Amino acid sequence: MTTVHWFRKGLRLHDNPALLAAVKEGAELRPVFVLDPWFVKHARVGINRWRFLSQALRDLDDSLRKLKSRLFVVRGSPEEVFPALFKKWDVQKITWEIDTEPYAQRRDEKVERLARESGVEVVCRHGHTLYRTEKIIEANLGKAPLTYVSLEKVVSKLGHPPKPVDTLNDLPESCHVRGEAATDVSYDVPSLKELGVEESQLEPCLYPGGETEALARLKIYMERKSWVCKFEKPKTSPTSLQPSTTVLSPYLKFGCLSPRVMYHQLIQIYKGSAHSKPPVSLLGQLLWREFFYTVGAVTPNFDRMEGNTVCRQIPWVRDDKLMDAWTNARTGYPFIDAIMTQLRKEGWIHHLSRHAVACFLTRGDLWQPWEDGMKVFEELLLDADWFLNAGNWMWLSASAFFNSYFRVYSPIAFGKNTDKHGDYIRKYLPQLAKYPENYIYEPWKAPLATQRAAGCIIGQDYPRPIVDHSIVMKRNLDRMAKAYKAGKEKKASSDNQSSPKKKMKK
DNA sequence: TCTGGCGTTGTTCCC
DNA sequence: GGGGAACAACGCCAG
Repeated sequence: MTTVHWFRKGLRLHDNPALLAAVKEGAELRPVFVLDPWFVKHARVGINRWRFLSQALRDLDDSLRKLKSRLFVVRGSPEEVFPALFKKWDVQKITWEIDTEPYAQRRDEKVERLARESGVEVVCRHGHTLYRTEKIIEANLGKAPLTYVSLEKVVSKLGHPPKPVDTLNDLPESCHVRGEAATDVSYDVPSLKELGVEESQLEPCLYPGGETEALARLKIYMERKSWVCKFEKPKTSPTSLQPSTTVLSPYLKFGCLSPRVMYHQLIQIYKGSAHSKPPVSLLGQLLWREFFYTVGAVTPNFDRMEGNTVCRQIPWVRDDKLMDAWTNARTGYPFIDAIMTQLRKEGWIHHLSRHAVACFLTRGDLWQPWEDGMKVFEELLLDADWFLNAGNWMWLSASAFFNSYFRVYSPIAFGKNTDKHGDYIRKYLPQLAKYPENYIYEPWKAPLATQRAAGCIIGQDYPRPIVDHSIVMKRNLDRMAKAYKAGKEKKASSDNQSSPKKKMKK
């Protein structure tokens, strides 16, 4: 008799309630990760995130082997894999951490049904967010909080989230993996090649995946107590050559780090000291995560404009050329192109950099649908998280949550706030490195002699700007005003229809 | 039921 | 260079 713990997110041994539930009765434990070859081929996962995942799996496998267990990476789709495993391993029980993403919900429903059909008990535990999403919705009278303020209020009613559970530090002998299974290489962690990653295309690894790395990184930052207490997100710099924030997001995304562990460490550090507060504090960042997880869970079509009940309908105009230029760092705006280069190379960019390029792609300059930008982020970001990615793209495109659409980031001025000399641009766009400070953000304005002296002719060695920011920004403000007005009128007419009383009054 | 205040992170111009 | 206004503004919530 065996118990399977199915790892998906939650790639950790600390604060993992579902994993603890798997070892409770002392049956042999089979920790499983399912690698679907179809997914490997078709998913929007770039090489950096595949590398991160493979490192996280290897770390998990190493940790499990120290406990006389191992990770079984099983190839196939979950629906095919599990019925076979249930039989082959004489499985009695399967446990997993709840995943609220719509695709995961559908997947888990199917596996749960298959498990029932095989007489296998299914045990699900919560652990990916601070609170159980449904508890927040319940406390907010059945609705998702649509503003950060309302989320904060609901959460304060609930009190602190539960304390982390014990780390799986040792396994009773009965749980050890025995026999041939312990050394069966067909279940080994996949190589990069198996994940379709051409190693020669990889840049040096700045953020290695895995729980060990996550906890080490958390420790380093939590030891900087005064920095933690002073942390205010909007005051951190997007142009810093070393990250000015913690870069714990990829670890939270994969569940290499438990948000509750981070939360309770922050509470301890804050105790007795003056400290920054949500929404700008580090704790506030965890609450933002919670916010998008909560709204996203009860909003249909959260990752699309159409049929999305919180998303304003805006008539974006798809243009492959503009989209392509943005995606491949060829907009001709060095600040934008530098950010997109950092994203592709390193898999992580500062939050405000995300603002700058997302605004530029959508309402600010290129008028492209936010969904298209979201898909590029989904591929390239190590921390690409379904709820946060969709939520933030709606925010930045002023489609939901945020409506001051006239606050447009300038692709020229914004970077100068924290980087007058343009060191950030010089790092990521070395072809522009020799430009003088007064032209680095607008190289097309440099006289030809200056361009020659810098060894980079605009229109030849670096593109001309694809749009004129000052012109398209004004046109887009006008388009936004029209879209807002149309939305308002549509809402008014549907309100009248749904509530005749109001109509009579008017 | 109405009203006024406010919201994580803009820019430019003017004094 | 610091501060304030203009740009034009939705939806929630306390009072």
